[in-house]
Amino acid sequence: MDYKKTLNLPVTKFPMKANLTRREPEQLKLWEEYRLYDNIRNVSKGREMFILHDGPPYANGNIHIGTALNKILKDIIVRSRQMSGFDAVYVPGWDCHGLPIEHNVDKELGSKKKNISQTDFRRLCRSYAEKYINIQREEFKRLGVMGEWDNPYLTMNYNYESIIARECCKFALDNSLFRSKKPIHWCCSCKTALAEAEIEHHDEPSPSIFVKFPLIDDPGIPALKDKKVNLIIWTTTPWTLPANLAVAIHPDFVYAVVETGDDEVFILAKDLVDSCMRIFGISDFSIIAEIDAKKLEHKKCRHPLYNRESLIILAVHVTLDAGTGCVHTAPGHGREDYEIGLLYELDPYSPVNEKGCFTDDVEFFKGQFVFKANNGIIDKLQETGALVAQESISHSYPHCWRCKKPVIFRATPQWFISMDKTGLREKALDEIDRVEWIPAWGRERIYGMIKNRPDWCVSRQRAWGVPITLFYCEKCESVFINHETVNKISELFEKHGADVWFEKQAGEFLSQNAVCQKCGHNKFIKETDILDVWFDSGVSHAAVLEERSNLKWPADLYLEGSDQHRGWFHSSLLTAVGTRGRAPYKSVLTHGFVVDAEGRKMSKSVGNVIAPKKVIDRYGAEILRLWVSASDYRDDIRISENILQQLSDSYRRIRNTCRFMLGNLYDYDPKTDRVPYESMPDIDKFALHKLQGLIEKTLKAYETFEFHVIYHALYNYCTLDLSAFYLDILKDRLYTSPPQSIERRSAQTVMYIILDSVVRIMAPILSFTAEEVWKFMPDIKEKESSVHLSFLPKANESWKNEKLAQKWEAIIRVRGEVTKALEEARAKKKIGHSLDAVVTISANKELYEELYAYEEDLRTIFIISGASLIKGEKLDKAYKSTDIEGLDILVEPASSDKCERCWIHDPSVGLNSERPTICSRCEKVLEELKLGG
RNA sequence: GGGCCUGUAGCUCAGUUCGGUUAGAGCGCACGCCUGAUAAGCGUGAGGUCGAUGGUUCAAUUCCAUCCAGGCCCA
Repeated sequence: MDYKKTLNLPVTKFPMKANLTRREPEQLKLWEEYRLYDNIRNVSKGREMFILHDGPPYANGNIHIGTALNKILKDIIVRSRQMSGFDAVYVPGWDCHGLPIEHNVDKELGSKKKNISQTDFRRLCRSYAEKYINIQREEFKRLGVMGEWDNPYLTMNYNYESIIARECCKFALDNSLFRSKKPIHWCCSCKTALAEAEIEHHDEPSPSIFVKFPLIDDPGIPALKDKKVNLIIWTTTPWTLPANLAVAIHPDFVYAVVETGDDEVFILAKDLVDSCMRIFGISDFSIIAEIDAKKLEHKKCRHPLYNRESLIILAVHVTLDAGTGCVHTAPGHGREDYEIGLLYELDPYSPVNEKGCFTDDVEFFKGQFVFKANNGIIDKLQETGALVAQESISHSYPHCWRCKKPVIFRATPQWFISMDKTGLREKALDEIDRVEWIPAWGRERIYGMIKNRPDWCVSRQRAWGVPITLFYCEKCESVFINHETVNKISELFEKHGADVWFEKQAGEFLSQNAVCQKCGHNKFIKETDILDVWFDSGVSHAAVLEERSNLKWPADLYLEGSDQHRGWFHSSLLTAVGTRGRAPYKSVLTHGFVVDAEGRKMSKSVGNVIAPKKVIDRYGAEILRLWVSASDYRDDIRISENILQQLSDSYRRIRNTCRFMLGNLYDYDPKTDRVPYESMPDIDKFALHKLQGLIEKTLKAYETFEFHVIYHALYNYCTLDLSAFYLDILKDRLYTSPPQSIERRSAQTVMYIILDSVVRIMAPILSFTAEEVWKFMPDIKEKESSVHLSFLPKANESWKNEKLAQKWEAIIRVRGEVTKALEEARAKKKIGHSLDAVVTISANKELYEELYAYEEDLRTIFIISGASLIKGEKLDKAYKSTDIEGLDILVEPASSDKCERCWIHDPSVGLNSERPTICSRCEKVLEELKLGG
């Protein structure tokens, strides 16, 4: 007879092979048809809200691995908060305006660009953004990210555009917004001001020149009488010399007066004399005096090219790293130059036009492109004898992020939001301390940035964006805006979008009797600059959180990469504090960047980029989700083929563990077969105790967003607690007992409870697989149609039993020693399978008493054919435990025959003449089965 | 150059808060068992001068300093 047929072996259609790349899209389709997201909303009505407000990715290009990381993290959080009992609405968004899209539309248009109207151009930008929104939306959905994909927020929606304009006007109405000339990064090729975020630094070859600035005033040193005294400056931007207004020296440095032959002397920082003279090729020199820098302040030099004075000023940004310690200062062409210029009341003089060419103001070089003018200027300096030395160097220089060309500093009229006029900086700093920053160092990071940042330049001279909806007086240039006009603009934008600003005349927005407050004039100029896109996304709290009835302000959480301390967290904070006095978020979570196996950043040029699509096509989105969960995202996180392969392996392990439990639940009905806790054997109670530990640990980790803790806990639970221990031991009971026996039903009850908990715990992370398992689980009345409609498990206090657990932990330790002893016997070819062995365990008194209570069960627990326990005797030839004192383990091959049914070697085998190959235990079961049917 | 952060086995993570016995886990690897979770399952074992160097200390992976490597942001 084939006794195998009398066993209860696992049966399941749940496939061992995940086939994620095929099955995931099918699952997504089912969820969509079933309208899962809407169903979740319906059942969550009235629950407390948890709002993670999405930072909008830019609507350009395909998503990259960093975007995937970000969106998956958000999804895990939203799903886990939802399953914790919140109503966790997720409204994804896109950032739609801005230079990159303009550039790409430009590129597509090519030469046709010249004949196109601004309105048509903006229309093309809009449809370009739409195209990529659709592409990215599909990519995000494919990752398993759940949200309001049918109704995302777009910064180019008419309603959104109208709110951008409204929020911008709020700054104007309280006088925070002002117009001022200030040097800003300027791209001569794009003809636009650039924000900090639009600048990249690359190495660039530059001329490096040393120039004499003859001192006009008497320095008051007798030795210098009748000498030609020159301050020597160093610059790598000769083209800024025409705009020179000052020479800066450090107040604490000592300056040397160096005689170089004939009647000429140089003044430069004492510490730099030797290195400079080497560059100048002057070997015959002597220091004839030293000057305290402070004595030179306010003295004047003559400009080396023009009949003009240049003031000597003191500045701490002067360094000894390079140059001469005397710094050429052009307040219209440099950030620090401008700042120090303010103190000395110097003009931000900037005689350069928008194309980067000198204006007519500039004698000798007018009309020349500044970078091309460098050589001419050097020649001219040579000609006038002002040039001391000339080299070429390569150094880090700012470049435009789009066209990659070097940029210049140029003073132009721009719109600024003042950081200090209305106390924005101070209020923002206060608010930072009311926000929870995760990790905590995020606070230091953004605090430092807000503390030190200059006024926010919000204007751009471009086409694709929301205009700064302000007017200024045709006559006196003072700003004109009032509530009535703001409302009118808002209404029009709401109806027609921001395009209407460019299509209508100024008068159409203003009332007939509008009059300049300052000069009484009644004609106004409409500003045509557009807003920095950081302002667009920065007001999402107003345009999304406040506008949608299913959201709330402030958000519970913002979650982005750590670059957003300067980006979106920053602009959101400023717009919210400036208009509402509060931060728009209660907490801010940041993640690191995705780097390669060596910890280096990904870049196309290095060729170490891993695209999410590649991972999905090869492994499935589930593996990418598992990767996100397995990594500690607070630091940079690595991805590589090796890492993905490893995750793939652990995924299979988790999957198979679920599959095994499903297979053993094929005939289990939780309604009728559930065994009460009190009737369970201790090992089952212990299994339930261990499960409570897992639940507590993972719930806490979800609470604190430490998903890698969940991954490790879940994975170790599956391999160690379940696969290698509980489930392995359970096999005998599950397979050989009568199907409806209490011992088998007890095991099934526990497995059902475990599987139910495990599947809920994994649902926020392994969303596809959890749903797949959920569908294969035995149905019960209360069971939701999707795991994502259910809740995370709750720890059951009454199943926690610390005392019992301690006993079992001791048994597990002994078990570890037994397996070592078995392995030793196996190596000596005494046994093969552990069931071939019988074991004698000799333990000291203490351990003996602990084990004694379970003497009958040791055989099962160790998965061997027999275990006998003796107290304190030394066993010859036994395995001596090194880890547990007084423990000897003697392994011997079982002498009895092996039961053909349960594979256990038992003396009862052969006693029954009808079934000579069967043990008495199985004999009983077979009898029972016969009676049953 | 400045601000913020990171560096524990081949990989993913623990541990270090308040310094103190042989620094843990799993994967991977090697070897073995099983063939009733089977393109599965079980077991044993080998892997770490805790980025480097100095300092404080009876004692440092843990505290301090410097350096090196890497990341983000800025210059």
